[in-house]
Amino acid sequence: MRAAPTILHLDMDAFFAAAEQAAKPSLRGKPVIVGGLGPRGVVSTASYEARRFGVHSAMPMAQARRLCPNGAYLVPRFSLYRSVSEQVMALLRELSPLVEPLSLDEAFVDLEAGGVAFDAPSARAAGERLRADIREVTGLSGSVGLAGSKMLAKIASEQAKPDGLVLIRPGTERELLAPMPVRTLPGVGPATGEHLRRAGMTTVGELAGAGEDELVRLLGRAHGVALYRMALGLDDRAVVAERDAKSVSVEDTFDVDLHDRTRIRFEVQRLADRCVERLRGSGHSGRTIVLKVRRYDFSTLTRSETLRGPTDDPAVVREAALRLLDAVDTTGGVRLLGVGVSGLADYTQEDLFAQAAEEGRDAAEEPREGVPEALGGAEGDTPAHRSGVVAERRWPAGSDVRHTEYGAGWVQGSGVGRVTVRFEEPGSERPGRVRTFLVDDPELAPGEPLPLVDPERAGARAARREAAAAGAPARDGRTEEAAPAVREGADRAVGEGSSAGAGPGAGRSSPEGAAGAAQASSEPARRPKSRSGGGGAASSPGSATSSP
DNA sequence: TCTGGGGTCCTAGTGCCC
DNA sequence: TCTGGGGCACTAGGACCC
Repeated sequence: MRAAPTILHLDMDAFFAAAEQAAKPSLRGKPVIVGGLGPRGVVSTASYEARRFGVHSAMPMAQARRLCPNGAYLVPRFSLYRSVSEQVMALLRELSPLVEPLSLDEAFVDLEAGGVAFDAPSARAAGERLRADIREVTGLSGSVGLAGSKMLAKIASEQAKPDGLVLIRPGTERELLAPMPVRTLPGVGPATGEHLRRAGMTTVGELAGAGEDELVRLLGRAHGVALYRMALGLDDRAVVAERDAKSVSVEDTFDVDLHDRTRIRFEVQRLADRCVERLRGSGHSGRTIVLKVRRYDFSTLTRSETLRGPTDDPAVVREAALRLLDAVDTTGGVRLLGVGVSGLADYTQEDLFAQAAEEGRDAAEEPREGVPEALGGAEGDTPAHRSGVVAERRWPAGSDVRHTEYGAGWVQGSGVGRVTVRFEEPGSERPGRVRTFLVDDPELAPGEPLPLVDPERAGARAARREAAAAGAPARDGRTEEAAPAVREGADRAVGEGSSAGAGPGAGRSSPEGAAGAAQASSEPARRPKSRSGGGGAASSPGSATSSP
């Protein structure tokens, strides 16, 4: 806990949806929902316009469509989000070397370590400047929380949403936290919240009043102690720039439950291969293989096996995963399968050979079991990402395309052999024109995401920075335009806002991390993405629609 | 047409070794 | 020789986060 509010938490506002709105002028001001579009998809991020209809993250997509039938429904485009995220993280690193990314859209920054803030006014100035820079470079808005600890900075940024800045002055935290619901504290989810409610505790103040012993009795040692400290506003966790991954995993939910054992075995092997691909991409090998099975009734079980040494051999992981599967009863059907590797070690060739020899097999060359007939056939339960099974080209809603005559655009919807494209770019002044093509139109090809902001603008900013660094205006937030939505007198006002966060979208606070978070952390950005079989890009059945 | 995907951390039970 | 306890590794599941 610091004497000055020099820990900053940045949370981009409705990140995925906002990026889509920036990229697609026709969607600005309209409800946009990003997530899985299959029958079992859920919402990753909803724009603030969509939240007014009650749509929020983690909601089943079918429910979202009922609540907001006229929204634009798009699949996530992680390559775009990653590139915007890199721009934002670069701005954060201009403030301090101590930047701790939590996901694509969220990070902590230690302003003191960067020498840009030492008290409340300088921290506020840095936060305001950051928000202005983010808007200039990416065209998007982010909310900033400033406090003397990570926990409080995060709570502050939550209060600041959307598009604001809140600073919590050290010394006021207990009073501030007391009236807040227990769910405000990190680590208190639905289960713990309910547990506490049954024990008569609904506010943070009541937690603090209950005492450490009582919380330990209710929640166990680690959780109880941690929660009690948080209720008092105590949090000594440092901002950590580098974190080692502990596990790598992949999983698939199937559109229709799988029953055929041969098919299930095939999918497990496929997942094992994908997992190893990710594992190698991160430069690791691992010792414990984990199989995850979610059954037809949503019950989930995991089985794991620890090898004698770490491996990144796909054949070894496949074999282990299949052994684990042998011990699982799948009668009744399986809706999800997953394969993971934990107990990670830095990759070494020796590990690979040692393990392969141990298993006494011709490791990597061993072929997988044959593709069952059911694949793409009778059961029709193709996971969203699979490609190559169906010959027809797929055009996921929201994806970028390029037409030889009309230029860049994005897929508005597709079905019955046709794809509808809106031709517009991030800089377009008005919504672009819509045209429909046959799905196999040779003039239409997948495109790359375009920058949300004219690169020249970002370049101009860099030049200004350099000029400033050369001696001109000092790093003083007041020299730059203050962000319009900065909460006036927020230092004081936060405590009054015990009901803050309520509103049409009151759901999970920062929904937009979703799959992207993990994807980014386990897949190095610099690694070439190309891989045979085209199994990488997320896509969804072409039946997806959007109606901006 | 209810409930994704990729993670982390914690707890509890069990078996083994000393 | 038997027993108990501590420490550790492993396994499985749950809660939580983004």
